[in-house]
Amino acid sequence: MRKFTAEISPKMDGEKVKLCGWIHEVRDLGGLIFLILRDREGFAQITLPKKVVDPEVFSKARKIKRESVVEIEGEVKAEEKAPNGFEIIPKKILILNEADTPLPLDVTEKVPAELDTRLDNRFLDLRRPKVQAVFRVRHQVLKSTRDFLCKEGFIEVQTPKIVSTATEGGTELFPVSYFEREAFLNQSPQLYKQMLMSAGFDRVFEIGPIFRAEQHNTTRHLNEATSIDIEVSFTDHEGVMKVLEDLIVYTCESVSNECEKFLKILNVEVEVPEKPFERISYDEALKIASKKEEIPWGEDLSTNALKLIGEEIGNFYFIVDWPTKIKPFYVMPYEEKPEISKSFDLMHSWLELASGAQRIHRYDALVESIRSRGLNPESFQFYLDSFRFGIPPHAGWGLGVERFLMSILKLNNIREATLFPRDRIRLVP
RNA sequence: GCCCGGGUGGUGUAGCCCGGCCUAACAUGCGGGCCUGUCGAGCCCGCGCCCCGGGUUCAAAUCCCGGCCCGGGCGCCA
Repeated sequence: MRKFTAEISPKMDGEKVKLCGWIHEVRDLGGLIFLILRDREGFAQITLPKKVVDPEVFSKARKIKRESVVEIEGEVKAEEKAPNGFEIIPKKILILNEADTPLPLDVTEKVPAELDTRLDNRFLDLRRPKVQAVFRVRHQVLKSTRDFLCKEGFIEVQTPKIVSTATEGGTELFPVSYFEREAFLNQSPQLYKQMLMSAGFDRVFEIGPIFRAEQHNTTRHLNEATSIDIEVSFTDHEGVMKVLEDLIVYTCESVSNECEKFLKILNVEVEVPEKPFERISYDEALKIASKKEEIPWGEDLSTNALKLIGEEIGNFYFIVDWPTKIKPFYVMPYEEKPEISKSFDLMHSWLELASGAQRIHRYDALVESIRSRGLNPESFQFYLDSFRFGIPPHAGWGLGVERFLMSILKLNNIREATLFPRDRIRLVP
């Protein structure tokens, strides 16, 4: 019998319904009280004319505090003057949990709150329809990603998040105490998904947390993020770029079709990009950047350079053929030109969303590549062994969920795209 | 790690430059009252704030120093 507000329409005039939710607003006009009930799917107006409803119900409604949780039973009444064309005349109001006052945050959004205040009181902040809409879209992104990859023959896997060694080098790792040993939180499932290629899984994906102990403090970095990772056997970088392109288009379409209500609340339109995405080489990127900034060949593109390139190319595009030495040890160099690699980054404007490559699949070459970066092959032995007994050529990528969401919803802070963000200073809630 | 910027009622802001008229203002909220069509309801009464410590000064929300907390940028990265 319990219904969501969105399931009620003026056509149900006269029907008895039960609604459960939060008291969003109380408008007491004296002889007439309006309660706005909010649930996951929307709002419903509860109308109490003094002369019509039970006096006990009336006085209870008058004293109700905003954001209290209630269960209301009553009759649907088609009413042109009411929002959405209907209202509920209550027979019974049950206060399941009274909210304390004052609220640390205005859920009705009349008074703005800073992101920091919002995150401190995230449970309340998340009650705001605009905020909740972000996570409904996030749900759709993950759901359609799973749909798409499963359809393409991928197997979903989970790999360890507690690992023994600094996997890729480069970024800082969080140390954790693992009984009598030191361990780390994994920065990416990279090594494990490659081992699964050796194991014959052919195509895998993982959606899971990645941890980076970088001291960055920006609107596009988190210390705990969610990554969509894939790895594919018997293909090269071109093959997995196509998967990535297809996935982005599929997901944008799916969000645009299935999330109309939430996109409207957020006041954004999701553009479905055209395939194939534009590809520019690292060398071409340098050329564009050189209008403002001279970056020596072999160095990473600066934020400034990416902004310039983003302005020129825009939307979704790939930067390909990166210098081998600034990519991780597992990326495959071109045979005929080993100083560049079969690697790519997927960009949205100036924001890096994903990066991937064809991988080195020959043991000796991999050991050499690890050495050339000053790393010790011995600490990668568990990984290297999987390259000794038959591993197919393979390629893959990792895509940042929060960044992807940020780019399609035009959010200006990555913290908006995650429920309980972990950043340089935030560990609570 | 480096570099900027900021902490004023529960929330969001004004005041700070140029110290005194600040007994700190506005909005929202909260408490109480009036009100039968609100939809940011309206009206009346009330409540509630200068991050901490030191200094300068006749006088500090305002200037200086230190601390704590926070925001942002860069580098690095998804």
